[in-house]
Order: sequence, then C-alpha cells, then structure tokens
Amino acid sequence: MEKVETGRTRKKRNTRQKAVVYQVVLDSNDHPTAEKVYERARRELPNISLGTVYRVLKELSQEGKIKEIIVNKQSHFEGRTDFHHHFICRACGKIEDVETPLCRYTCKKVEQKGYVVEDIEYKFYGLCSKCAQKLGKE
Amino acid sequence: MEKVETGRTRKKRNTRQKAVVYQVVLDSNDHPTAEKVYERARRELPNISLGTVYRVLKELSQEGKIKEIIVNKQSHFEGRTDFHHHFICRACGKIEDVETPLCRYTCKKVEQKGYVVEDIEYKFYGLCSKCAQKLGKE
DNA sequence: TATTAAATAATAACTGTTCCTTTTAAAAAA
DNA sequence: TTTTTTAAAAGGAACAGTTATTATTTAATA
Ligand SMILES: [Mn+2]
Ligand SMILES: [Mn+2]
Ligand SMILES: [Zn+2]
Ligand SMILES: [Zn+2]
Repeated sequence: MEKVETGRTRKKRNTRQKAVVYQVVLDSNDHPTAEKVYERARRELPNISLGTVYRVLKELSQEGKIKEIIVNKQSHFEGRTDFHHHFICRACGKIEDVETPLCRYTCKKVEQKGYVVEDIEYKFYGLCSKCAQKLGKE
Repeated sequence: MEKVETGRTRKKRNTRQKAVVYQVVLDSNDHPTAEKVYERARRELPNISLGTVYRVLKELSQEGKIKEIIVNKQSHFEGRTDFHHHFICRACGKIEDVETPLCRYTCKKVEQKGYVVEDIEYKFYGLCSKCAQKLGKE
C-alpha cells in the first residue's frame, strides 16, 4: 500500500466510547432515547459525556448501523435496521415493533405523482395490550 | 332557563385571536408551523402573541377542528381533518398530502396483538417531483 | 517513543415550546 | 347602558432536548 500522499489520508479512530454506545443500542430492545443510552453507557464508561453519546448516535445512524425513530419530538434509537414499523402506547409510552409488509399499492400511488420515495414510516398510536386490559376493567 | 346554580356555569369566550388563528390555518394548505401561523395571524392582528398562537392551536387540535402533524420534531398544522397522510421532500422541505386508503390488512395485524389502534400515521420521505427533476438533470 | 490530528469532556448556546404573572376584554349581571 | 366577573391574552422567563465550541486527551501511525 503506497503512501504517495495524493489527497487526504483519512484517519478514523476506534474509540471505546463508540464501541460502548453501539453495544448499548444493540443490547436494548426498548428504543431508548439518547439520555437512556447515556445512562446505560455510563455503567461501562462512567466518564462518557452526553455530547459524545449524541455525536456517536448520529454517526452510527448515518453509517446505517443503527436506526433513529422520532416519537413525541424525541429521538429514540434501535439496533434493528430492517424494514419495520412502530406502535406507540399513549398510556405507558412503550414503543413496540410492528411487522407489516411494505404496502406496494400505497407506494405505487405515491410514486405515480412523480415523487421519489426514499423512506417510509408507519406509526400506530393507541393502547398496548397491557394498558388496554388495565384501562378496560377500571 | 333557570339559574339554579347547580355546579359550574362554564364560560367559553369567543375571542378575535382564536377566530383569526383558526381562519389562518383553514386558509393555509402548506402545513404551516406555529411560527408561520403567528406570522400570518399578525397581518390581521398585529399584537397577537406567539404564546396565544400556541395555546389556540393546541385547543383547536384538541377540539378536532384542526390537525397537528409533526415533521422534523416541529409541529405543523392543517385545516384538513379527514384521514390522509404525508410526503415530505428532503430537498425543499415541502409537506404534501397523500391519499391512501386505510390498509385493513396492516391494521388487522396490529390489532391481532391486542393493541387498540386509535391513530395511524404514514409518512413518506424523499424527493418531490420538482426536486427529483431538478436534481436528476444536474 | 514521539508525533499528530480525530475524538472527547465540559460547558455554553440554541430552538421550539410551555409556563407564569399581570393586564385586557368578552359576556353575564345589574 | 354600565358594572362586574373572570377566561383569555400579552409579554417574557423558563424549560428540555439537542447542537456547537473549545481546550484536552488519546488512538493510530511512523
Ligand atoms: Mn423498532
Ligand atoms: Mn395534510
Ligand atoms: Zn401501554
Ligand atoms: Zn421538493
């Protein structure tokens, strides 16, 4: 590998912070906020800063290694990166995965307008089974 | 009409501010933010305050007279209250209505889990036809 | 091991929104 | 009509989540 120095020799460092934040997201299945990730990362790395958590989360999202979903104007993160959607309980706030097939008919309709669809996001709001039961019998 | 004074005699005032904010939303078809509504309302009512705009918008939403949609962690408002969805252009930021039939199959899947679905929100992200053309030929 | 710049910790700044206090004015009462 | 009552408004401070700044640390290279 020559080092002819044509242009930049990009350096990307592998830091403990990045590894830990990534692992925390992979280990979480509850779509944690940045704050929650921070809290969990600190158990491993007590001096990590919130700013670093935010920066690393953004970076990982851009690299496509994690996914960001926004609920109530707050970012939440998850390690699942395949196509799926979410149900949000208005009572307990829980965010749960929903498996739905991509609705071809719906997409077609959008594309017919000349739009280029790059991402699709379905959100279902209501009561999760637990909360529905609880509220049902009160 | 007796005034036996059993319980409260609820008073709801009809203010110029509320009427103007509502009219502005009805007259807009671009899903304006609170700030934009404020800007437009001020043309009619120069002393209206941003706080009032926020409060009235929330009130109207709760009354079901307008709808709030959240894009990029910001509230946007619209006078259309029937079931429809949105396309958001990543280039120009425009939010456009998308007519899609309620996907029964998808809802069934969610309800099978015991969830009570109260609201459904589909968002499509990408390039609107104008931006797609513009970016395509560069 | 010394060098070097990417990434970090700490903290200030920012932004959309909500909250608080005083004032105003819509509508009920006189 | 005029007075009284009090819901709603104005103005501004506070707040929360996030981003930007900067001096310091540290991973990677030689
Ligand atoms: Mn998920
Ligand atoms: Mn719409
Ligand atoms: Zn629940
Ligand atoms: Zn566009």
